[in-house]
Amino acid sequence: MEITTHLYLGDSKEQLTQIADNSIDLIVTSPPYADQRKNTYGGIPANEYVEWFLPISQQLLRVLKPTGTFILNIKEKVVNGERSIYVMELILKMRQQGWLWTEEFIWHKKNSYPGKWPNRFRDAWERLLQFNKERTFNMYQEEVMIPVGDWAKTRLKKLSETDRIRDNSKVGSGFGKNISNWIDRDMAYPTNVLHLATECNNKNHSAAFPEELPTWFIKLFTKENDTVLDPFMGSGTTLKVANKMKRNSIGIDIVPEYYEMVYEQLEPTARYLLEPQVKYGKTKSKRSSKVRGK
Amino acid sequence: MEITTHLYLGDSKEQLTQIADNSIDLIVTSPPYADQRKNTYGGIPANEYVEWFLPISQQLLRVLKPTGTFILNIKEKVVNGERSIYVMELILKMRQQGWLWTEEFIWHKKNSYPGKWPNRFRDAWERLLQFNKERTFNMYQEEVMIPVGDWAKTRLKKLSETDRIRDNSKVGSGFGKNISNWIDRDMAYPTNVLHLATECNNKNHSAAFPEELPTWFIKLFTKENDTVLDPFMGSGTTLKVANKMKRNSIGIDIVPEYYEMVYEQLEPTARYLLEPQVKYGKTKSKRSSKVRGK
DNA sequence: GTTCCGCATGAATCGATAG
DNA sequence: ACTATCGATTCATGCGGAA
Repeated sequence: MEITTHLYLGDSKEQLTQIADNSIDLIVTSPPYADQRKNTYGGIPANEYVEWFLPISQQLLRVLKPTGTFILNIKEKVVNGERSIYVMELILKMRQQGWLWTEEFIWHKKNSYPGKWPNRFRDAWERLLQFNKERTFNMYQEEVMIPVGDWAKTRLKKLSETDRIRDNSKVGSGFGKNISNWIDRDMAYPTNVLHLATECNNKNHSAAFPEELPTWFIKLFTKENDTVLDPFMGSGTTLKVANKMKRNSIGIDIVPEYYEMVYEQLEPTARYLLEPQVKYGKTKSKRSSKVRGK
Repeated sequence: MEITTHLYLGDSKEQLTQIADNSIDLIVTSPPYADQRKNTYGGIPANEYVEWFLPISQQLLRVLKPTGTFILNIKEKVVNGERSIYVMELILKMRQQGWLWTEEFIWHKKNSYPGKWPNRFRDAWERLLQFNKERTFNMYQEEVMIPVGDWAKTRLKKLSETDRIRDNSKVGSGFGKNISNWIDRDMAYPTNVLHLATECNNKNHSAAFPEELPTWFIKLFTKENDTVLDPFMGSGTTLKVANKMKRNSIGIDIVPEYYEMVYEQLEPTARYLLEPQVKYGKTKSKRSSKVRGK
C-alpha cells in the first residue's frame, strides 16, 4: 500500500476543515507557546491563548477517529515571576468541548536550556498532554517496551537454570512454564516519564522536538498505514518520522518557509507529480498522486 | 541558639490559627490526596477537595513570611479513565486567595507502583507545586548544587592537562587561567526535575516521602534557625529532617497515632520538659521548654 | 567486612463481582 | 443504574540473612 504525505499551507483552523471526519489515528503537535516564537508565528498573548486554540481543538476533535489519540506538547512560560495558567485553562475548556484528558506524560529534557536566575532553576520538563475521544482507544504498548533494570538480570538468570530443570522433571505441572514467563522478560513497560535529550542541531526551526518524541508516540498509538496529523508541523519532524515508519501523514503550517522546507525534503520522485506552484491551501502528496484540493 | 520542635494534634484548619502571622520560612507538606488514605485520614472526595483545602491554604498564607515559600506535594489520580482536575482547580483558587504560583517541580519516582493496564502506563511522577507570597523570596541555590556529570569531568580533566602545558608556555596570556575557572566547576545548579525513589522500608507508617525530598527544599529555601512547618506531618519526616538540619519546626496532624509516634521519636532529653499528658491541641517542644498551649 | 540473594512492599489501575 | 470491595497485574528498592 502506498504511503502518502499531504501538506497544507495556512491557518490550521481553516485548513483543518478540509480533512474528513474521523479520519486521523494520531495527532502529535507542538503548537507555538504563548508569547513565544513571535518572529514566525506572531506570538499569541498568554491571555488570548485559550481563545485562539479552542477552534483548532474543536476541529481536531472532529477529524480524530474514535479510537485515536491527541498528544499536545506544551509548557506554560513564566510571566512576571509566575507560571502562566493558560495550559490549565485550556485543559478545562477542552474537556468541555468533549475531549477526555486521559493522561499527562512528562518529557524530561536532559539537556535543558542553560541559564541562571536568582529565584528559579532551569526548566527541564514539558507537558505531553494526552486527550482522547473515547475511553477505549488503540494503544500498542508492546512496541515501546524498554530493557528491564539490572535488578532482574542477575536474579532471574539464576532462577532460569533451576527452574528449567524443574520444568523438565515435572512435565505438565504448569509451574515451569509460569516461571518462564518471567525469565523471558528482558523488557518492561515504560512509565509516563520520558527521558529524551532536546536536539540542538536544528537550525532553521527554533523549537523542534527531537525525533524520538513523535517516534515514541507513533509507535505507541498507531500501526502501519495509519494516519498521523501535525497541525503545526514546523520543520516537519513528525511527518518525516511518520513517513519513515510507513504511516500516512498530514502536515499544516502557516509559515510559507516551513511549508517550502518540508516540501523540499520530500523525495523528488514524489514531487514531480504535483503542480509546480505552491498556493495557499494547496496540498501535495508523496509516493502518491492524490491531492486533496480546496 | 536553641532549636525547637512544636507539635499540634488536631485539624490543620483549626490548629493553624494558633501560629503567629508571618512567622514561617518554609512550608513543606504532602496532604492526603483525594480519595486516598481512607484508613487514616478518611479520604477526601475529589469533588470536595478544593473546598476542603482552601481554608487551610488561607491560614498557610497568613503564617508564612513574605520571603517564605510553600511547597505542596500532590498528584491527581485516575477516575473512570480520566485524570482528575482538582489539582488544577486548586491552583486557580489559591491564586485568587493571593498566592503566587511560582513554579512546578517534578518528582520523578524511580520505583513507581507496578501494574499493567490496556490503556495506561505506570504513573511515575508527582507534582511539587511552589507557591509564594511575594515575587522575591529567599532561595539559597548554591546549597543544592550537584556534581557535574562524568562526561564533563573527563573532558575537563583532559583539557586541564593540555591547557596547563599551554599555560606554562604562554605566560600572561590569561587563557590558561580562564580554563581553570571551568576546571573548578565540578558543581552545577540542578533543574526543576528531582529524581528520587520512594522509601519502601515502612515500619509503622507508609512514609511515602523520602527524606531527600524535604531535605532538598529545606536546604534550598531556609537557613539555620529558620522555621519549617508541615501541617500534615504524618510520620514526621519533614520535622525529623528539619531538626537534623538545625531548623525550628512545627508539625500538625489529626491522627493521634502519628502525633504519638513523632513525639516518641523526639529525644528523651527534650520530652521531660513537657507535661506528661497529650491533649488535643496541646504542643510540645524539643530542646526547649517553650510550649504553645491552647 | 564485603557481596550476594530472597523477600516484602508500595499516594496504582482496571475489570469483575456483589449489595 | 450506581457505588463498594476484591483480585490480578507488575517492577524498583532497601533490608536482613547468608556465603
